[in-house]
Amino acid sequence: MVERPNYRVILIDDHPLIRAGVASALQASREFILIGEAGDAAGARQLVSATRPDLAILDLVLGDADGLTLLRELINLHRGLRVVVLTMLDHPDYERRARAAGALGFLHKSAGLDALLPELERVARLPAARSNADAGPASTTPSPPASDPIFEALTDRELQVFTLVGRGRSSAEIGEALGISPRTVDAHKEHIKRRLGLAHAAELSTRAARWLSSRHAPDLG
Amino acid sequence: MVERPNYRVILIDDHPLIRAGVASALQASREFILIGEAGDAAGARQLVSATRPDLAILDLVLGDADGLTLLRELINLHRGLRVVVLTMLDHPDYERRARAAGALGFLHKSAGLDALLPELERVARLPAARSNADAGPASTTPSPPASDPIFEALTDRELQVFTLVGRGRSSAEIGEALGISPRTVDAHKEHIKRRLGLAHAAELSTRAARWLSSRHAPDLG
DNA sequence: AATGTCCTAGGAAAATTTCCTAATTTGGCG
DNA sequence: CGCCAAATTAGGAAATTTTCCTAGGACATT
Repeated sequence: MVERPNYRVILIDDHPLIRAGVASALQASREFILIGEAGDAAGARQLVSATRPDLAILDLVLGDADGLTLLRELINLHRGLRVVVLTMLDHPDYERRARAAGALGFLHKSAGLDALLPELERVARLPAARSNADAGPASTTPSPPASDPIFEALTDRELQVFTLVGRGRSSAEIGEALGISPRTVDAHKEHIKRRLGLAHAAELSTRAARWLSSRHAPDLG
Repeated sequence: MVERPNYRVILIDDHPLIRAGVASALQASREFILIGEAGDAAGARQLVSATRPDLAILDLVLGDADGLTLLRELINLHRGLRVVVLTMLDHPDYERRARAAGALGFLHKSAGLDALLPELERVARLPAARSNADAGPASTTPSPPASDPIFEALTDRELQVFTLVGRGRSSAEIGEALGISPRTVDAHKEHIKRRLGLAHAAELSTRAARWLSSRHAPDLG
């Protein structure tokens, strides 16, 4: 009998029903062991730190936080973690962005259980040629998640723009308010989106709005 | 040993993973038997006609069709069908709409498996005094006052769009998620803006996001 | 001095928004 | 049963925004 590696897998999704579905699929396999689940970003970080799993199945849409940002964070937290992204939305851009952010696998929720195990196997068997380990970032201290990542990530001007975006102002209005060209506001928006790993303007708006209301009600993550 | 009724249950959801999750929960119970699944509106209608089940677990967002309409259809197709609505779009006011459309139970996907069986049991054990045929819903709706002006102001479809906008989805993504043209999504957005008196798209996004987080805040913790 | 980051902003192409119109469908009503 | 109102769908067309690229000047660090 061939000794199988028994990969240790964690599952990050804010929908318990999805988690149950994936769990049932994993139970059918002897190769993968589900060693933990998380339903939000904080839980995911904790889980990764605590268990250092081989594989993570990550829902990009956590509601709680931006999945792409979390993806980068988790890989940063535990080099060697291989992430398979699971998402509701089928847009190719998402796959591209997820891969750019470090995901090695990609699954659509409507793809069903049949696709899950093969994709996990594929990712698990990828050669460990990810030179991330030796190429540099070992020197950079794995940035401990700041109390407010957004606040930390943005420059002063970007934060001003971000705030006004969160209040529903258009670029024209923001430009007028700050005394700069609306095109410059657009440039700031682009930079913010890159820093936060957001896909498009709609995401920026809602992210900014949510961040603002979280300032007023600190209970929200 | 108490003889349990063994309720026959069907499951209507377009996400196989969700179906697997619910199925695994039902298997843990001896009281409910999953006798069929459907992933779209047509399949649901067929399934109800063919099996005449006791209970249906129905995802409100099928993409394929409007869940509330399907809900009414199914009940019309098989009086005696008791529907428990399961939805991704989780805010309590959806419950009122679903109940008005004839649903007897309501579950958020984020609520988890623990809530599923109790809710099914509750609905299954409701007295069969649903004299919808004769007594009608006049008795059931005294007058729950409008707790949310936004909710009251928008139509079912508009509310779906509004919710997805609040989650930062672009028109293209929303169109894909709901199975309609992005241009139709734009049309819905226009209507929403008129109804709510919003100036431009940026305002719509942030308003939707804030509305969502205000709904969300209590149960997020 | 060289380098890097920030703030600024235009050109150009792509995408979205906005405002129209309009075809269906559905529910209610006389 | 026919009619109306509302809802849902979506295309045309023009305006606007977004996105990506490039780039110059300011300022701090090395």
